[in-house]
Amino acid sequence: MPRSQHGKTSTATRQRILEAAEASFLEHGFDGTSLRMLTAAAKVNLAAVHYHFGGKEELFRAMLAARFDLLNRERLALLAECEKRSPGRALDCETILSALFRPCLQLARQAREQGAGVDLLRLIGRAYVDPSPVLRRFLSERYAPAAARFKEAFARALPQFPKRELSWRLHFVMGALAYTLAGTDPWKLIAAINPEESDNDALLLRRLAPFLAAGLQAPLPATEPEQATPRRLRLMKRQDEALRA
Amino acid sequence: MPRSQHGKTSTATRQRILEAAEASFLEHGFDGTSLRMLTAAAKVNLAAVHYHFGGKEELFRAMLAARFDLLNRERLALLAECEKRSPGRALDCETILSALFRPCLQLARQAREQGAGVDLLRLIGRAYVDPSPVLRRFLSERYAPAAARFKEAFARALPQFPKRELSWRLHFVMGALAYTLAGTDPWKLIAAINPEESDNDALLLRRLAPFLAAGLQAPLPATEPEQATPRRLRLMKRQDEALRA
DNA sequence: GTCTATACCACGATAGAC
DNA sequence: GTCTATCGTGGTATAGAC
Repeated sequence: MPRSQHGKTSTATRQRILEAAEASFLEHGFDGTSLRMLTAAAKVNLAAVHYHFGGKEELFRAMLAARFDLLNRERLALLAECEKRSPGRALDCETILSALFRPCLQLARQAREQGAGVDLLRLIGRAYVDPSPVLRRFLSERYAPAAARFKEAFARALPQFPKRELSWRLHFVMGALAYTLAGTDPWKLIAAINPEESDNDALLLRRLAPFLAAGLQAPLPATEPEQATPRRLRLMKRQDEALRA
Repeated sequence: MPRSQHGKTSTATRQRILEAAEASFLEHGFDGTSLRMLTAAAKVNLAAVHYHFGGKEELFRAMLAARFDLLNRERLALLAECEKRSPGRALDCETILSALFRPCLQLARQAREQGAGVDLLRLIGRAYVDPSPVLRRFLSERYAPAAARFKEAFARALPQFPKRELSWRLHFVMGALAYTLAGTDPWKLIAAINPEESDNDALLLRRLAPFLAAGLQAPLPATEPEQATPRRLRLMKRQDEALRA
């Protein structure tokens, strides 16, 4: 199975395929993308995908790696930079969240200025929410180190929470972020609000950050949920059934 | 295009198709589901799907309607019940959130006790995050009234926020909820935590609710984001570029 | 090494036999 | 109400042109 070593010229085909893959993924997701449409849009032969990448799965992995490798490198660099500026002290949640968000904005703006055909911010969101096991496995495995690094930072910022509680809260954070970035309807709304300005996305993340920071710092529920399981839930169950009547 | 009026017997075929559709949708989503696999699992002929439902899209719409009609009816009933108990006063966020969450738990538990082959909670989550335009349009159109009803309740609970701010926060709430319910990895984790107990899902939503309630009530960012656009963002941009160096 | 043409099997959809 | 045959399109694989 030969791979491109591009002796001296013309990886143009490869590049056009990657760009078409981004555009098609943004609109239709992984399962919804057909290689025939994609290669027609890229004006390359159908088989070129298999020659350059090995197949649909590998194409999408390469496309995502090209964006997310850089994104997560920037995120980690920004986090390290923030930590270096306040040595000894733990960062606060807002700072860590902004290390998570701002590289997204930065790369998206950069891509836009370079005339990229796709909105990188929405692409990131789509990648996080796409249900295809292929992509989910790829992202969670390849970027597990970066995720662990941010988790440690949050653990220092919120030492009062047990690790498991923190895991869940981070999961909620990523969910809100991914869903927000991926949404198609909200971006139409936001465009209506601010049709001229191209920095709507910055406004959106500036709304999301305080929401998530407050959620992260919310006190634990009165009764420790991990302990309260056995009989409180039976009670809730009866309450539910009573409400139905 | 004939439809089943089931003169006297055997809507068993229709029912088996619906059950297989739930199972397959849970595992592979809409685009990832093939009717051939689905009909093989349901032990019915391929063409039976088109006879009983009219096609793949209509099958999935029917499957979702069967679950979500009931779910949203319960949600609205619970919300009305809560409002009746505290007449005049606005509900607090936790109460409204629980009107949103508890019917999910209740129906999922009920389905489990009736021996349903699928975890209804995860099914709900998958439906909320599935990227297929067919399903997204169906859900957003069919359940727009219920969404508006809850939005009104939140608006009364949080009168200090402008309507637009509230729209975004509700979007964040639904994002975190959908992503959490849909996740496959977290459910494996939770099963490891509490392998015997079948009420793990209740624990999860009891963690999510305070997170979201705190986020909903978070104060607005110091500088009004809608006004601060013009030159603050140019500053941010320079900061970003400086950080990259 | 780069790209094309073409054949292969599985997919959703549909018409018509039983 | 159920099934078979068939059509256009999906991803994949490979032989061979340049």
